[in-house]
Amino acid sequence: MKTDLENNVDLVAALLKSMSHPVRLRILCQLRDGEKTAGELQSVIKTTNANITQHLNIMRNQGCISSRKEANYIYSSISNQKILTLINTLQTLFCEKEK
Amino acid sequence: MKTDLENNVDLVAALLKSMSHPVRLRILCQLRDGEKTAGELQSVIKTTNANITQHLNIMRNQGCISSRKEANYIYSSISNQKILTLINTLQTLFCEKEK
DNA sequence: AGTCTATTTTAGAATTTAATTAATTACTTA
DNA sequence: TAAGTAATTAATTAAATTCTAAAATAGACT
Repeated sequence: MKTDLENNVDLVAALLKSMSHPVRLRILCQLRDGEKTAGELQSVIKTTNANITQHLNIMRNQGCISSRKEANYIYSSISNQKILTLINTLQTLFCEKEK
Repeated sequence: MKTDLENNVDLVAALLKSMSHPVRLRILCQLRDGEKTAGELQSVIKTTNANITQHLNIMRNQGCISSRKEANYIYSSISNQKILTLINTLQTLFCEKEK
């Protein structure tokens, strides 16, 4: 059974908002392949590591991203299948290209 | 053929951003059933009509929403199937409820 | 302990966003 | 043409977001 999206707009809007920043969407794209450290993300996404951490925090607080610590590396990953499905849907819908 | 989402993050992030406000997501939900006037939207979404118009403008500028004028009513509607599919995906993913 | 590396946290300024109110436009109808 | 309705635009203010730079934390290594 489903509840209407209308009953959950606040939650869903907050979730979308946490994903709708170029740096954050870039991070999510990177994490599709599996967990990465802030340093690995920074090597691909050109901004400061402080900035990467801040954006990771926003998504962590929203529940998009999980972290685990190992030595002095912190590995971040997409926290659940739903987020991954959403990202894949975005790609299918908006990145289709004619050959 | 697909291009990677990574090549389109700026565009997709901007699109998501235009949808990730509670009032705007509420408007999109309402428009799933078909076009509505600002007045009709206002009767369901409790805010001023100026505010409704402003949010409609944001989505219109982003290409989510189209408008047509008839007499002194302006009917707004979801501009394309992709947006509708995305909204339905959000509902399926995040509004599923156990019976 | 001291140093190095990886990361996070904090504080600040600059920018953007959002809501409110008032004024304006466009159309209809008496 | 004047009044009424629907919607938009503009201006203001308040609030939230973002980036930068500096300081702080945590673990690894010597």
